[in-house]
Amino acid sequence: MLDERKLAVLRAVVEDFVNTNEPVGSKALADRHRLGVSPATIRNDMVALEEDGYIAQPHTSAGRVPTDKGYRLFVDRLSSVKPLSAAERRAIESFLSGAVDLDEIVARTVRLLSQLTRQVAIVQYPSLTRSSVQHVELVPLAGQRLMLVVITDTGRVEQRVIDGLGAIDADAVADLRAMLNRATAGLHLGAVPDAVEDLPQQIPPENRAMAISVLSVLLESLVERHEEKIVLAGTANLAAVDFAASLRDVLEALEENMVLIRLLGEAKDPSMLTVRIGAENFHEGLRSTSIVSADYGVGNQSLAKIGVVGPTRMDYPGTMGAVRAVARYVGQILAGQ
Amino acid sequence: MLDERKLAVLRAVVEDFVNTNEPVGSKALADRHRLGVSPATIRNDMVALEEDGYIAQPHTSAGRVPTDKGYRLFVDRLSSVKPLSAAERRAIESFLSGAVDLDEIVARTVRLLSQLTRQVAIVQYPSLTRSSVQHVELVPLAGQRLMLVVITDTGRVEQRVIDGLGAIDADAVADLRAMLNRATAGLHLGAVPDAVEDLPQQIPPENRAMAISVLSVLLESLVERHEEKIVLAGTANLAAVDFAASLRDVLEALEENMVLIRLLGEAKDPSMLTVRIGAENFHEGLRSTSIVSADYGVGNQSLAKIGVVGPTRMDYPGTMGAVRAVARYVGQILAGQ
DNA sequence: AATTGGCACTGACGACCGTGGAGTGCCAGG
DNA sequence: CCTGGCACTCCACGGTCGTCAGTGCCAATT
Repeated sequence: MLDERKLAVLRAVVEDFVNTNEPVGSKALADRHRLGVSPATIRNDMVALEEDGYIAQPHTSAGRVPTDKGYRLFVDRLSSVKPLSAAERRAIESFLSGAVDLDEIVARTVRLLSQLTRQVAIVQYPSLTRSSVQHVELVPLAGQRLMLVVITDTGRVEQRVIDGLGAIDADAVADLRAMLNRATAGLHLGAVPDAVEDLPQQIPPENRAMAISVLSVLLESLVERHEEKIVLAGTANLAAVDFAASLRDVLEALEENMVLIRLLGEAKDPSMLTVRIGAENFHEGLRSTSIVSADYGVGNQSLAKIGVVGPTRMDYPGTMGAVRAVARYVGQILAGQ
Repeated sequence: MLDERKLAVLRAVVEDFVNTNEPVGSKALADRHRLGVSPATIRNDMVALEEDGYIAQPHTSAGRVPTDKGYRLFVDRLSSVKPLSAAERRAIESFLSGAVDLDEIVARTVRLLSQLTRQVAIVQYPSLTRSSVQHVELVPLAGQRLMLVVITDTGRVEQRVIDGLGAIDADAVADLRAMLNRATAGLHLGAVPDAVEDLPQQIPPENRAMAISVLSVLLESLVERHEEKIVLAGTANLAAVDFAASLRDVLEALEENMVLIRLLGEAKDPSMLTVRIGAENFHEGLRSTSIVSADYGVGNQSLAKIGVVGPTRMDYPGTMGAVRAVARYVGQILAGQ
């Protein structure tokens, strides 16, 4: 059905359309690519490709444009991830090194990725659930309140203010702090609920209420918002693109963190590059965008995802190369941190 | 020069243009506003207003459009801040209450403000310099590293990892922690450098190097990045507007946090609403936008700024009302927190 | 002196062509 | 199965034209 040459034609169509943003015709293809056949032959192939739904004509007597299905085939079989140039690799290293804390690593990463790809970059904060407790801190605040701070080994800090505890006894707080650290230090966050389950029994009754409050806030802070945090950059790059859906819809979708988290999360093959093209995205506003995402982490443990959002008409090999490279470098930085 | 009626005409021009986004002519003005004079008279007034630079014609035989100078006069003398409706006030309260930590307060505030104004909202994190130290924590990490955490009374947490210390003695760390808290607890951050200046002398020589490293990181974390953190929302609202400058330029400007900080920071009259119109903004990309900003804080101490960015053609009274109201509510929430 | 109605003028905008060209589908010959 | 030729289609582009909102100016009115 799809012989070698038809695939070559499809590849050429995708590449030319990505470059020029104009429907590409048989003659232009014959000129710009060494396909070794005449325009008429290419036309016949294009008819076949169109019948199979890989390309389409905006209108009769215009050139062809790849469909989502066409891009899909291109990504799966016709292209290979383009490695970065040496200059780009150096840029990544110099850009990411010298970040002082997790916030800054994430901020620099997202900027870097958007500049490399000239598209919108997304970086998700390292997931809490995969990391483990480094230290738990309880700080008495003014007005009978406590601040709970959880520090993880990925450098992330979760903080909560706990209110309505009544009078606070400094010794009881110190005891509780010591007990919490003894029980949880080094544990994966997922193991924390089990580990603290029967702590209240070990606490003198007069302080038990406080302990229970603190524990419930602790568990909540670990579970509830564990993957919510996401950072964007490069939205200005969208202005240059003309979307089928309105730009407004795209921007709105990008502001909905939950949408982005779901999009990144639905990568089918962990620790690999994932590409979702056009209508493969469940979200209305993103019907005319594609998303390239990857996991990053330390070792072979995935902590979170990064990704790039751009028009379906994007340079897939280049974008995939950039995403993969940045994901690896961030993993290294986090490991060294 | 500018009698009462000419001012009324200018006000009418601004209001109509904001509503319709089309140059407004003398006849339309006579119809829609009860100015009590004929179109011909209005025309004469408009000639005068144009000579003085308050309005302009896009081209001959088109209606008039306000200039930056016209908007300025409108804001300064012809309009009053529009108080929010009861429903809007309720919306603010229900939206802001129930935030569990500073991050969430800020996140909710910025969303709220963008929804109220249907424009881009900016919220700056409470400044560190105006708050005071609640607690300093030092946590030994794996690999001869220390994590420094500073908690302020505005609920903000600054964290840094300190490296290259050599072997770490837990007792020495505990001593240093206690010493730091004794020296700085309750102090305004600005007073911290003086307060810790001669701490090293009180430390046994074998630990002095560590102490000096920690202190330098502490000072750096307080001084360097103290007002860098900014959050945006509502950029999708820009898509509906057509700017003189390209949308891309505006989005780029908005991604430069330093630009935004300068813009917010240049409010001339602290604790009041500030409006900067069009070319009054020093930044190229923001030449066709206006910025309405205000301080927020607890009591009469200003902690940081919030603001709204929109086209110069914006509803100034409504936007100013929303910014002022949100600033007040955030202050209250922070005070209660 | 200020206001008003009348009037001619201007320039943007949309509708309506006509044309050129890129691209197609199809067919007959290699 | 490939290729050159050919007729056809449709869009993009540019020019013309009428319409219309709005103006500036002037003479008449209050």
